[in-house]
Amino acid sequence: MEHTVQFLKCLADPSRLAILHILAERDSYVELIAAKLDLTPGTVCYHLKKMEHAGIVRCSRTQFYVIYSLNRELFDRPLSELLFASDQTVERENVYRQKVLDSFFVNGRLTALPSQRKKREIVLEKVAESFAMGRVYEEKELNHLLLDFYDDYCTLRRELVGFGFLEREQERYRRAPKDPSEK
Amino acid sequence: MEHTVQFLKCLADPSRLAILHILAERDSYVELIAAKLDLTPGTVCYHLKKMEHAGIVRCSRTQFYVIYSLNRELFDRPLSELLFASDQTVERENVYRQKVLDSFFVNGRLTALPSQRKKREIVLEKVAESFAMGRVYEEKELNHLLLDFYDDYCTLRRELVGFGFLEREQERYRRAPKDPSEK
DNA sequence: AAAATAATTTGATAAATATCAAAATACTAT
DNA sequence: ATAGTATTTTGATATTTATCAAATTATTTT
Repeated sequence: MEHTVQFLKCLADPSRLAILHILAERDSYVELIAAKLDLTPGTVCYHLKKMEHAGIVRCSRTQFYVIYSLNRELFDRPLSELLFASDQTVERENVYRQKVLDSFFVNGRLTALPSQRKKREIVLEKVAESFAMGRVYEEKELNHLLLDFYDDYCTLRRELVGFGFLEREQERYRRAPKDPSEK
Repeated sequence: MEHTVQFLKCLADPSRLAILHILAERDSYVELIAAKLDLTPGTVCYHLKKMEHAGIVRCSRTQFYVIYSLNRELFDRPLSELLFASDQTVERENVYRQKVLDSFFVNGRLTALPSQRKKREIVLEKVAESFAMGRVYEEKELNHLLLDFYDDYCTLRRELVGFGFLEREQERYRRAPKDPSEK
């Protein structure tokens, strides 16, 4: 139950709610959020770390920036499940996710592509997070970057598009927005 | 948004969560809850009032006791609705409920039985709340009590049973438990 | 390697609030 | 009415925490 309280405390703050609203629109990073809300980067960071700790947001680095994003599955659950089913479900999923990542990534490189759909999705999402949100990647550049993760970059690219993590237009790629309305 | 924060702050406290767990099991009253949680009645009252204010619980008096109960519909909603649909839905429902009650009760007495099903349910629930939870009522006593609300106590009694607020066994009646598993 | 930039951490402070004991209210039963 | 019982309010206190400015750390680019 302690975990549930921590989770709820995270939500029960005007600044953090505002941050979540921003992240619900699109992934973002500390300084940008700080500017939008007229808060110090330090303060925003404090909030984000707190929420990351509670499993509400995740982050991944791209270029200079640490891109934060919502853990969207969380928000589809009914309140009763979060309050009374006491952590278990949520917690178990986070643990599972980490286990999958640990077993397929070694030093940031993929050892194989999971065949189970659920596992594959988790792994692909992780790879996708390494790409910047607004940016457009030429196919050549993309291939090069994917090669850092996995030798068979063609399969990897195809799957990323197939699972909806990347969008393709002619020879150019970009990260797909995680649109909540399309869930 | 201010209302959302208040609502979440209500949930984000160990003592209040514990109270909600108790109320999820069955309706209860201040002293009993205080005993179970090893808190002062004053403290428990403070929490309950706070939650009542936020629309999380409701209360009604019976005999010595003020019986508190969960506002169960609230907990079926997905978190996203509570956070991002920003109060509107919840708030609007509370306002609506109050409006219905105001228009059909005058000095605690029913002026008429609403014909709209939704309104009727709200009104009947309110009447049902005036009966104690564990107690058994003989038909005669029940009729007498219903007469305080409405002249046509027969219809009222029939509807209370029909909507599932009262349970009948031979000539005896009791309040039906609000079982969440039967929702 | 050095310079640039963003993120995080730290130390301090002011505001919010959970809790209790005790007093005040509200209601019931005799 | 009076006594009995439960609830609510009040005043005080200790804890928690959101926030900032400034210092530090982590990455990237040149």
